[in-house]
Amino acid sequence: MVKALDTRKLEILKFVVDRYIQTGEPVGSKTIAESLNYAVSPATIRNDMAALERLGYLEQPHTSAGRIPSYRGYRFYIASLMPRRPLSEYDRRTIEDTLLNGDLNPRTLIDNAAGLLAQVTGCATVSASSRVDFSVITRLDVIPAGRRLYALLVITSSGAVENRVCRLDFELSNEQITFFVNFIRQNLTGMRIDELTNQKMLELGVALGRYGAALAPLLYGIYDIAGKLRQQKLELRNETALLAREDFQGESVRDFLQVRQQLEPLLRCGVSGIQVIFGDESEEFRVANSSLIVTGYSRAGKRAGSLGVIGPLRLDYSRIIPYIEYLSDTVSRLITEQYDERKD
Amino acid sequence: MVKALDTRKLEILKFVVDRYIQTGEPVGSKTIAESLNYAVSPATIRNDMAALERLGYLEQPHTSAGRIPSYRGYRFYIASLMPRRPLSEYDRRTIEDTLLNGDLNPRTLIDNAAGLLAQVTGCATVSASSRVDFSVITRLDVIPAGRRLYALLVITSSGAVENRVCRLDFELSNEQITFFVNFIRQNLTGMRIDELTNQKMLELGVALGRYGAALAPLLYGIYDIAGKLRQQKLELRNETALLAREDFQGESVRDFLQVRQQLEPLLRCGVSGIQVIFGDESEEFRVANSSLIVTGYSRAGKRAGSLGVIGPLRLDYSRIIPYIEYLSDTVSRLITEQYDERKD
DNA sequence: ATTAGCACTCAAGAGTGATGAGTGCTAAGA
DNA sequence: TCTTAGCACTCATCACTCTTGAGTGCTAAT
Repeated sequence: MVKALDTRKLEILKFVVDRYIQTGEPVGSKTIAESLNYAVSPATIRNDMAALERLGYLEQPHTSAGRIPSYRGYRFYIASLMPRRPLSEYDRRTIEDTLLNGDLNPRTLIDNAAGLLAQVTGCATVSASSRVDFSVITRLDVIPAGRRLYALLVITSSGAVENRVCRLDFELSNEQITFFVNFIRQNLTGMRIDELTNQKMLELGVALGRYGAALAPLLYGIYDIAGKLRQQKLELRNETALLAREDFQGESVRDFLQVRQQLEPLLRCGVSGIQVIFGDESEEFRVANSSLIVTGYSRAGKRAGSLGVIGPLRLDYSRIIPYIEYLSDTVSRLITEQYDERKD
Repeated sequence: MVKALDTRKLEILKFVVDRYIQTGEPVGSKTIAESLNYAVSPATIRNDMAALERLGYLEQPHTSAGRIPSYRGYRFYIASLMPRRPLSEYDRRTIEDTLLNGDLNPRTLIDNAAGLLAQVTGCATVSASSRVDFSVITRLDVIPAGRRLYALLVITSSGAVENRVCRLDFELSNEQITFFVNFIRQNLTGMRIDELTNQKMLELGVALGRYGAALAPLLYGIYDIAGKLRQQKLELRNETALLAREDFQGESVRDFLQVRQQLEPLLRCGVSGIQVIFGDESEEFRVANSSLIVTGYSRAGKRAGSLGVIGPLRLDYSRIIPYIEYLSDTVSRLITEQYDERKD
């Protein structure tokens, strides 16, 4: 008995995957023989392909068609056969500069990274910030922003800055603002954002005594900001770009409409390193003919969210994966560097 | 010669549009006769339909099919035949409360309105803020937000609050921050955001002398915020919901990919009142089988942006139009009320 | 002005046969 | 033992035809 996967079989498998990703057509023995400069005849290749099919790496759409990669084939390709090309120094520099020149608020940062990824890959991208965020409030402010309008500003130890504009039924004097700001600073600074419950805000309202009711919109505003910070944010971008691909029609499009709900649990469970999920294979991500490539990013070693691409099965994995890796690494590095652990 | 459009012809036209919107199938004479309880025979209706076709209100996909509305037919329907149902008190109340409880930053406000509209109509929505915004800067601040991280805060007279996080190569002392904040407040407060040019920021950099280079990221950050405020923001939402509609396939989807570029000029030119544009009819909005319903909203009588829906041609106009009207009116009212004209 | 009757049109769907790409198998050759 | 030529076989695709049925326009009668 020969070795199950000799060099030629590997070469054939790699060729089939590469070619199929490129053209979308099943690949036949004749084409392969040609590409190998007829080192062996099509018949030989047919034997090898039959073997690869028995092993589960290839499949046949119907009897008289060429072979296409199976999920297992794709997996093997990505793990072992795919050319590994790290990004050029120029690409790395460009990505890093773009991110550093943008808003460094962590949520915006990952959004920008996802935007770059979408631009570079032409696929839909998904970015998620983790739900478990133990950052604490480091700064609170209330700033007049118009007639009866007040901007609330909340800053957390992870560098997140959120503002929100609330309306009161009357104008506050400067003294009243100072009083309220001191009050909430005293009560909330240093508190973890998951401790800012509805209950807590009600207590503060009561503690404010006769001002409580009138200032309720501001307390609610703070609660709302905390909610925004606490919430796992899941952002899909460039969804429509998928539609331009001819291998993403009909069924796939319908499936894609529900993708948002499906992604939530999937992105929560954090696996490190690149993870590839195929749309028909898994329970959690059901989009016909498509694949999800995600990886996590982290702050000071703790998982902070996910970044990835949703594209057709026939994806130029070897080009896209390095981008995902570099972007998530860069985001991790930046949010870790700027993390203010002293205040934790 | 009889009156071109007698009551029965109007009734027939209305029925055809209603029915076609509902089912998407061409409507034949027999169906219409049935709906009229056979007051007249199908043959009579055929004569009327032929007349309506001659007048340009109906058309026939092919000889042996029923009639469908032409663009002119839709227009006439929207203008004169459509049932006009104003929103219920409950709906109005819910919309207003939802908006008032949210972030009242004008850009967020219109985003929230567009979100509600998308939710209620199940269509894609478009919201745009106008490019010409003569608001002035009323407040500037710099707040430490993490290690070497500084949040910039800009508030304008229209109630817009924007923040952005920048990174410096070193930490600033409290004195340095105060110095810089005073400096930019002196130089920029009261300035119109369209005056914050690159040139202006360079001048400030020079005026800062030996600190100029080190603080450049902050100046750039302010410039960037001004750019964000100045820019006409065009937001599409719920784009994927369109895909679920069976009358929105193939061609329409391809067209939709370019819709963004097409919309920019279209939303700039401000017409008051509801405007309906059909996808195959106009030069500016080319999406097969779809219609764009937009209206403007304004601040203190001056146009501030647009809000609308992109949907299939077969849209439940009588349900959707009241929502668009009420939402844009409410946004106009809120941003006008909270407009701080004293600082202008 | 309305209507019954009738011939006409045409999209959609089902069935047919030709085409050709690609296969598996077998037996002979290296 | 691996490789290969030859050959019969399979099956998607395409063009074509035929049938069906919905809906029409026209005409003559009411």
